[in-house]
Amino acid sequence: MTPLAFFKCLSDDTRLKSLLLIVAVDEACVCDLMEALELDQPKISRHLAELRKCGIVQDERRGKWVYYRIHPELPAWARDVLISAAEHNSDYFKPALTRIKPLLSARCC
Amino acid sequence: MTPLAFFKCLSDDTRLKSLLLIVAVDEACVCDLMEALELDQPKISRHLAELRKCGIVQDERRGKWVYYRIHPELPAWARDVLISAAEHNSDYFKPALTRIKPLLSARCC
DNA sequence: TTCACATATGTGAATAATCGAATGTTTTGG
DNA sequence: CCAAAACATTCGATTATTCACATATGTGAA
Repeated sequence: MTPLAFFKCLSDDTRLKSLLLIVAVDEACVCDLMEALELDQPKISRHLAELRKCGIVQDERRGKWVYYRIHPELPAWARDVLISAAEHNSDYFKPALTRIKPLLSARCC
Repeated sequence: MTPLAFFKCLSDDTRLKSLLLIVAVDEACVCDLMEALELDQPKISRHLAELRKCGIVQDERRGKWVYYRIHPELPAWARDVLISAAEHNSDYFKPALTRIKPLLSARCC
């Protein structure tokens, strides 16, 4: 993965917020992200597909749901960028994080 | 500076390579980058202007030349992203780095 | 002041990224 | 098997970025 391809993936609001949320909560399914970001399903899905194709996230189907997490083989420097961005920009995705947390506790979509 | 704006600046080949070069050599003028990246002057200049407007680089005119460096007030997390990206992706901008180094030793444009 | 050099910017055309709406796929439950 | 839920993908239209070319600005030397 070139650094250019990596940063291009981070240069869209939906993708960046999705990634920071996933970093913050470890894993999330499409419906979690839909509610957190208040966006429709195809939009979330399309952007996650891009992140998947780039190798930034990994998907795992469990029943009807597909869970996304940071790809375990993502280069360490890139993973660190995501973690650091999440740590130092909580304002940017705090509202979304607030909306996603109750969903994870209840673990129902 | 929002993380989105920051990453958008890194999502173009010319801007990203310019930044990584500047990180590697501390400061560079437009003509250094022109030769290193083998691009025409307006293209370099325009992308540097964008980086300047975002607060990622600082410009300093010295005589006829304008030198660019990483902005001293760039948030630490963002600076670290640049440094880390440069450290772990030398292949990406090595050819450009090879071309820029002799220019800096001779310090003539 | 005039010229040459270094850099910056304005403008419309070309290119790329994103979107909305519709449709396709996979899985579970009945 | 059928229907519904969750997710993925296709496609044309819109919007955002980038480009090439021309021109403008700033500087030092003559």
